[in-house]
Amino acid sequence: MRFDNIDWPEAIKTSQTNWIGRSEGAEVQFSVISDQFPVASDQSSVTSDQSSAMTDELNTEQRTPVTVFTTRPDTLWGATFMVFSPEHPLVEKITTPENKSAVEEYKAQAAKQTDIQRESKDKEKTGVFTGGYAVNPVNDERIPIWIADYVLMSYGTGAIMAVPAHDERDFAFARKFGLKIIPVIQPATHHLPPNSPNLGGEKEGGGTMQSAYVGEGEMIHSAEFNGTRVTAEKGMKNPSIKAVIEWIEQKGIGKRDVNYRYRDWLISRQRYWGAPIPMVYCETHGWNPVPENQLPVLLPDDVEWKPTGESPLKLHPTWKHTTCPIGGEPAVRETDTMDTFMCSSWYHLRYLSPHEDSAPFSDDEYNYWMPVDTYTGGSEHATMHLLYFRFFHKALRDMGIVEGAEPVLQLRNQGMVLAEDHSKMSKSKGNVVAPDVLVKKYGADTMRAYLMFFARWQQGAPWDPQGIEGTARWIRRTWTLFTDEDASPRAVSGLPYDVRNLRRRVHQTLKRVTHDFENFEFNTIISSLMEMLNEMYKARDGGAVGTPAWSEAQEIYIKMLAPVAPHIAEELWARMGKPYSVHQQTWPAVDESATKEDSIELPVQVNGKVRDRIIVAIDASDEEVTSAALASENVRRFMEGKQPRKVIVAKGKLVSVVV
RNA sequence: GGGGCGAUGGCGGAAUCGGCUUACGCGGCAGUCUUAAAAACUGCUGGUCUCACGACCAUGUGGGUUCAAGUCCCACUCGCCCCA
Repeated sequence: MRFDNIDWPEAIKTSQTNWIGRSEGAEVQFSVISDQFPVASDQSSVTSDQSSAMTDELNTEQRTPVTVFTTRPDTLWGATFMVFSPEHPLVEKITTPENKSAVEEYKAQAAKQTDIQRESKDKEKTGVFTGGYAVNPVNDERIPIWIADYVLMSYGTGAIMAVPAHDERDFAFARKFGLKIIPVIQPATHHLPPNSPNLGGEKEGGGTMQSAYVGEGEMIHSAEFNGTRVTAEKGMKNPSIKAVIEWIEQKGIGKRDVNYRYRDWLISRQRYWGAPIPMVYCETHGWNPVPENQLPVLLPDDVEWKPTGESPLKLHPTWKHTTCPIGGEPAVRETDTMDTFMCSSWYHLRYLSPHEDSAPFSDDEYNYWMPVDTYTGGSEHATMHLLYFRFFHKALRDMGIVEGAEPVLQLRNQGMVLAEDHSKMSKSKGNVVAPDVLVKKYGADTMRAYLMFFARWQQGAPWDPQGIEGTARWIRRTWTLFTDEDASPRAVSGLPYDVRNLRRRVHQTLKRVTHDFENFEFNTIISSLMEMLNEMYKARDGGAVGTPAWSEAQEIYIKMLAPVAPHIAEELWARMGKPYSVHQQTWPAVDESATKEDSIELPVQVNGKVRDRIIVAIDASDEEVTSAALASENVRRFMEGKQPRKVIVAKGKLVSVVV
């Protein structure tokens, strides 16, 4: 899983990476001792391509090879038993007569559970001994073979070597059934934290362990590898793993391997909604694709939904009946349809040119639009849709149909608006808030603005039906200011209003709003606009109407409002006598010099507590700030006559006096 | 089971680089206007103690680093979402 040059949330990258489940390690050939049961021919072998290492000349026992995948070949000397999945084909062969009934019973029980239940960490470990033994290829030790449901046929080879000293699950299993534990990795230092296992003892030191040791250290009890450094890294980057893999490859008992967690994607569905699968079946010629000139196969639009459990397509009286494309005999169509993920994997391409009927999309449109700049959606699509979507793109690229490594450059996930009781809105629960009712009462602009304002977009929140009043009030106040300005300028209070304050606020707001749009922080955009509107009211009452700064403020405000409340922004824009449309204007530029403050209020701390605030010029030197701080009466009071040991001036932030 | 997100006033949230906790809004309280109400407008609104000035305490819990922690580190608790 690579995410080069794309800006996607870390959470999605992690999900996809884990979903693929790439693990680096080795395949190692163990052998099952088969002198106690009649050796069948090579059908009993899970792997058929390794026979070289299987014949031990010093031993006349019959041996059957069995391959295991391990991410920790460096712990091979600590493998004290093997565990097979209950479904493993060799289980029947190795089970001794006296263990037969227990094994059969266990297999039946395991079959009733799902893989998820079986892998659960919290679950009590279960398993039974088969009576059979295997040989560990690195030291020729005979080790017992158990079956347990925590080993799945669908992962790796369905058989594992168990290293109880260094794997939590194997440890729990060994403790429960009294199996041998041999530590083969020891922490490099003997300064062990109080609760860590004691690995310093002799060969049977595992007896004192309280849990598996999965940390760094050095190899022990591992013949020529003793002393090899074990790091926390995975795969070939770990010196101990690298050394052992090279050795087993040389000895011919295993090889480097990468394992993935495979998951099938069954694309057919027994339902109506989905793209038809264009296949036809006839008695004589079997399954055949619908010829290209008969595509697309269209769904009938007169199906009936009945509670029969059958697909409506299957029940349709005529749709499925057709003729065989090969011989013209009566034939039937496939009545399953495709999973809708099939269509959502490439819909962005079709949307480029929906009327193009000679190709999936037009190259000109592709070159203009693709890749998609920004894609927003819910994080629930992290592993399915968004993986299929990328996979389709890469497959199409390899087929020469599209270009570029990725379909989408930037991905952002929105949160979910929950019901008032914090539960998920659902039609069946009847707790859905219908937007059209609110749109009717407050208007679409207010509704849209409130959705932006009432919660963090990336996070979502429970719906608050009361809060919309505040947004409605703000929209009304905006309307009033822009339409009433000449009618009633308020009395000027005392000092004349300095329009520099207005310009400062305008450009500070613009800077922030620009930043927030780019970062999907919509709630603070509304807050900033509310604050700016309040400043505009103040400026109006102070007599700023008619100045260039006032016109600038109006224009910038409406441009910022346009994406938030598009209808009202357009209307006010038109009333200002500006050319249609506000939505086609360029985004205004920040005047940095206008954003600067002249003076600034700094809190002064004494021993970490704020004791006073001082006002200093924005460009005051540290010395000036320090003397102003120390001159403060409150500050002196809390210094209790002591000399300052240290004065820290965090420029533009605060002053901290330590006594 | 796996993955992720989060916890800040009565509520939603703000705090951009470790620097004034609580911006903005809701709700509440008081007032202006009104016969009255609504709307609009103005002011107040974290907690405890205090007549007051003010002091102390507060960002889920417990530790740590720092002149300074909502923010960084360690260990927990709780809640939610997604996948299976």
